[in-house]
Amino acid sequence: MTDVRVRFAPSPTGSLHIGSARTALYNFLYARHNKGTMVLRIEDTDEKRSTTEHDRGIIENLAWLGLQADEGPDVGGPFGPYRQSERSDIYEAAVQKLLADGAAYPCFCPQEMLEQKNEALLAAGKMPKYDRTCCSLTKDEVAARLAGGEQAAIRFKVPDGDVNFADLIHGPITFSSDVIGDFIIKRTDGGYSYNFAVVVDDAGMEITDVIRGEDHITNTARQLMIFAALGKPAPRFGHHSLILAPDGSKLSKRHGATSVAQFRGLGYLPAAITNYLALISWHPQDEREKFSLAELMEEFEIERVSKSPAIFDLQKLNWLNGLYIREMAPKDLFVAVAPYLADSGMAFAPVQQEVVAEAIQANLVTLSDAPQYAEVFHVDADPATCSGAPDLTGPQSSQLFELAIEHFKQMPAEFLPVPEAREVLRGLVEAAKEKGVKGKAVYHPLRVALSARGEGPELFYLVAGLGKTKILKRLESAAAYAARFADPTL
RNA sequence: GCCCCCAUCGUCUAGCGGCCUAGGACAUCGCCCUUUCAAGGCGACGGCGGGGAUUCGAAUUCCCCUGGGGGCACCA
Repeated sequence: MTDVRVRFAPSPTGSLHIGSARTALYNFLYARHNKGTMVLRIEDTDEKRSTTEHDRGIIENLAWLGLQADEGPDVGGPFGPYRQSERSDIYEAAVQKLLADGAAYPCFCPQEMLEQKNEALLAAGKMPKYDRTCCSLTKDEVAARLAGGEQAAIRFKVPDGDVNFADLIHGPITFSSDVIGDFIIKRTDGGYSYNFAVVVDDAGMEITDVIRGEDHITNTARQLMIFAALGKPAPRFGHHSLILAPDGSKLSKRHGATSVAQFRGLGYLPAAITNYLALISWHPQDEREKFSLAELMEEFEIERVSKSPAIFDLQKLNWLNGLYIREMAPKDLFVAVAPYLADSGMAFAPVQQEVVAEAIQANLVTLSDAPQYAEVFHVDADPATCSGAPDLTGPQSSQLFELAIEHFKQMPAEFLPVPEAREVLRGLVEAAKEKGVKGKAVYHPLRVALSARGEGPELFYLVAGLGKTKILKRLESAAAYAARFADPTL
C-alpha cells in the first residue's frame, strides 16, 4: 500500500462549521493513524461567496483544534498551489484533454431553457437530466457558433453503465449512470465546477483516501467517471454521516452555536471538542469515553465509524468540557478563564488567582461560566440584602461574628495559601465550638457573611482568596446587621 | 417525483446467528459523601420501528413497509 494521503477541502464561504471540523478531524486521525499525510485544500472556486476572511478563519480554527495539516496554503508543500483559485491552468489542461478525447463537449444551451426542461421533467415525475442537445453538434457547427461569438460551457459526456465503489464506511455502493445527466465541468463564465476541480486536484495531489460527509455520496459517481476519463487511479472513498440538530433537521444557526469559533468563544476546550466529535460516530474497542488527540490518533479506525446520522448532543459535549476543565492545573485554568473574568470587570491579584481558579474549578462547564462563580471573591454585596440574609440573624450569629472578627484579625497576611486558610478556619470552628456554636450554625452564617450568597466554594477558599481586609469588613457589616436582631435576653 | 444512504434506551453508541435476562456513556431520578453549590461514589429508570422469510435458534441474514437524512445546478 502506498503512503496514505488525505485531504480536507473546505470552501471559505463561511466560518468553520462544527460538522466540517469533524470531517477535518476524521481525515487528520486517519492520516495520523496510518502514518500518512493530510493536505488542506481551499476550494474557493465560488468567487462570489468565498472570502479571505473565512479562508484565514478556517486555517486558524483548525490550528486551534490541533488539526494542523501537513501540506496546505499556510505551510506549503510539493503539490501546490493549495487554493483552487490558483490552479486554473491545471484545470484547463484537463478540460482540453477531455475535449480532445471526446469525453466532453461544448454546450450552448441557455440556462433559462435548461431550467424549463428540468421543471418539465420534474413535473412528469422524472429525474432532471440534460437531454444532450449539444452533444450531437458537429465540429464545424461548434466552430461556427464559437466564431459567431456564442458562449459555451463544457459538459462531461457521461458514459453508460453502472458505477460502483466500495465505501470505507458504507461498503459497496452502486449507481446507475442513466440517473446522471451530462454535467458541466467548465462554466460559461470560465470557472471550473466543483465535481471537476475536485477530481483534477485529488488526482494531481495524489490523494489516496477521500473522507468526507455523506452529502457527497452521490457526487462520488460523477467523480469516479472523471477519474476514469482522465486515466487516473481513483482514491478510496469513505463517507461519514452528517450531524443533525436535536429536532432531526440540519444543524443550523437557529439551534445555537454551530461554528468552531462560536464554541471557542463560549469557552469550550479544543480537547473536549475533538473528543466529542470523535465520539459522535467512532467507538473504541473498549468502553472508554475520554480520549486525547494523541490517543485518538493511535486508536482511530475508520472501520469503527458508525453509518447512521447523529444528533448533536450539547449535554455530552458539556460533560466532556467539564471533565477537561477539572483536569487543568489551577494556574492554567486561571489563564484560560481570565478573559471572561475581565469581560465581567473582574480582576484578581496574582496571589489570589490560583485560589480563585481552584475554588470554582469543579463548578465550570465552560470557561465562560467562570464569572458567575468567581463573583463571590469579587463583588462587595451587602449580606443583609441577599437571599441568605435570614441565616445572619440566628440566635448565635451575632456572637459568632464577633468571635470571627477577633479570630481573623490574627491572620498573619492579607492572603493565605489554601492549607493555611484551612487551619485558620479550623481554629475558628474550634473556638466557636467551645462557645457552643457548631455545625451548620457556624458554617452557613459565615458563608453568607463572607460571600452574600447561600452557596459557593468551600469556606476555606473564601478565607484564602478574599483577603483579610475584605473578610473583616464583611464580617463587621454582618455583625452590625445581626446585632439589630439579637435577642436582648441572651 | 426519481436516485442514494441510514434505522438498538430521550441522545451517542457496543453488538458482526447461540456468550443478550441487549452492555457502556450523557441526560433524568434516587441514595451516599458533605457547612452550601458543585465535583465524586453507588444505584434506578429506559431500547432492538412494523411485517414477512431463512434457521433448531435472529438485535444480528434476506425481502417488503414505515420513518429519517442526503442528492437530483453553469453552489461547494
